[in-house]
Amino acid sequence: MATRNVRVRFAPSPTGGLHLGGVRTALFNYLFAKKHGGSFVLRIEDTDQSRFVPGAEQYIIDCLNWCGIYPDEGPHAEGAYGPYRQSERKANYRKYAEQLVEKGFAYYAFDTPEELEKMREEFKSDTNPSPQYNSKLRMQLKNSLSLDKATVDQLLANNTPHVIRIKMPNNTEVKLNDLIRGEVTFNTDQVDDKVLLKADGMPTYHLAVVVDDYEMQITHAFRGEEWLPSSPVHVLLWEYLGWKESMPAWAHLPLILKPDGQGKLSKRDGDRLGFPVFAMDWKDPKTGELTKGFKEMGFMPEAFINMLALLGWNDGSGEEVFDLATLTNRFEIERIHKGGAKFDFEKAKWFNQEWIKKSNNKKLLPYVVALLSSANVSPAENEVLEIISLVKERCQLLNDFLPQMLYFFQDPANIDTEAIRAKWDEKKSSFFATWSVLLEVLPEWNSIEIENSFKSHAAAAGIKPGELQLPFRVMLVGGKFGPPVFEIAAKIGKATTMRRISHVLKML
RNA sequence: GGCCCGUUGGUCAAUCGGUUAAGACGCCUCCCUUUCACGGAGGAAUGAGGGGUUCGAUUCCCCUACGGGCUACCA
Repeated sequence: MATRNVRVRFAPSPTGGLHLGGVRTALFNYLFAKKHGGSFVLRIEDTDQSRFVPGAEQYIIDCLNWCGIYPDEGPHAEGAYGPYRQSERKANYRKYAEQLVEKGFAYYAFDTPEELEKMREEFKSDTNPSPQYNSKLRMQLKNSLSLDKATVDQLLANNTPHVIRIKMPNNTEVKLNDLIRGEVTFNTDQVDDKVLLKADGMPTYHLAVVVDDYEMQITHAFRGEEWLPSSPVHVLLWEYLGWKESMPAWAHLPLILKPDGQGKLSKRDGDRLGFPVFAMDWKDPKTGELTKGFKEMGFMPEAFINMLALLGWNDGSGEEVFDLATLTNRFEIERIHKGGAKFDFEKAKWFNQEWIKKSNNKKLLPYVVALLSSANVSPAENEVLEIISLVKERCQLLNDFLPQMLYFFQDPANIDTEAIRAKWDEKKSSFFATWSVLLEVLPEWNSIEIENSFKSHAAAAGIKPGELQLPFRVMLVGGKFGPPVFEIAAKIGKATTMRRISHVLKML
């Protein structure tokens, strides 16, 4: 086989948001292409006009870019490579479909949707609940194989609506060599005469992938496992069109499954179980429905793709935290799993936490600044950087930075007084009241001085310092969380510390 | 129903005929810390079932069971 530059494509259908399975397919395509110095191009499957959603194509590109994946551009009209939009290539597909009819590999079918419906009803039985338009039935239906030539010519001349269907051969084995699964064999009797060209002149996926992959010079085609059953149609098409030698290598990726029940992960599962299934927020312009994204929930793109790549693939080393470059380096298509993987949101969050810990404060800064400004706080950069190091290991999602940081800049709006009330007494109350006075005259305001003062005063009052630390914390941050209290006090300053103490003292 | 794909702990999974069957997430215990985390040390938990092949099967083959996908003028 002649060596060709590796070229893979991602073929999303712009009928809605991009869910996990889609992004992972894109990612695997991309990793493979880059590993082999090839290109990654886009092909947009937008021939189903009824389901097309405006804006979805751009959304898909935005998601990929967020993940750090940038599709390669290429000449379009010359037939080199993408991005291709099926809707723009209508005439092209018809040409090939007609060619197949001429060669006897396809035929015109004039059956109306109603007639097909009737046929299915008629032939339905217990042993065959869904009759197919296939070699057994096609001679009983209305097509250019069953009708005489004059009738067919007449129907065509009258512009009778028709489709072009592939003529599946009789009882023939079609073999497919899958990079992940090995050889898979199908018998043509089991697959129906798929529609290649619809009545509106648009191709179906089956014709479009083959034609586009050929013209885009695709060398490797990776797609979801749900395509496996129709792959014999594609293999046959490559052969019938005379392009057998150019057929890409196939790999059918395992599905991403629901965490709980069964079946593949769907948009609904996210709503139901409280996690995102799209990369970014997606608002359907038709319905106005909003689907939450990983980005908006506070995931770092690095963590997102890391988590996705490790769902159904691993390099065998036991290591799990990889950046895009390392992923590219270590990626091997043969190490992709055969079985579907259940999505685990807890593990996804763990990846994000690892990435937050791994990232330096500078990298985190823009995220945190954006978060703070959404709360109308815009402190100096170096101040934010200092606080980031104080709280970053307490954040699992980027959005966690807000509650972890806000009390450094604002008095807490909610004070969890319940947390201290049970063990609260007059002695403690007077401790804070008198300590306040001492704080006022503390010569130096740093965490060590504050802590020393706190402890010696506690000793003088006859209370264990430990019993006073939680109340102090709640006074400063509003709840039972955050970095060491004395560091917080040092950071927020004397006046703020004293103000918060007296405020909470009044509440108790 | 038919066809195809799959099946190692609750989840992600390593192993490519011989191991005390890794590791990670989650869970539990302890240490650190009188907050929440991070970190550290432990723990419970796995080869769907049945037949072969073999000196030896998680690993190879067959059957069964179970799970999934497809079965549209959707992709």
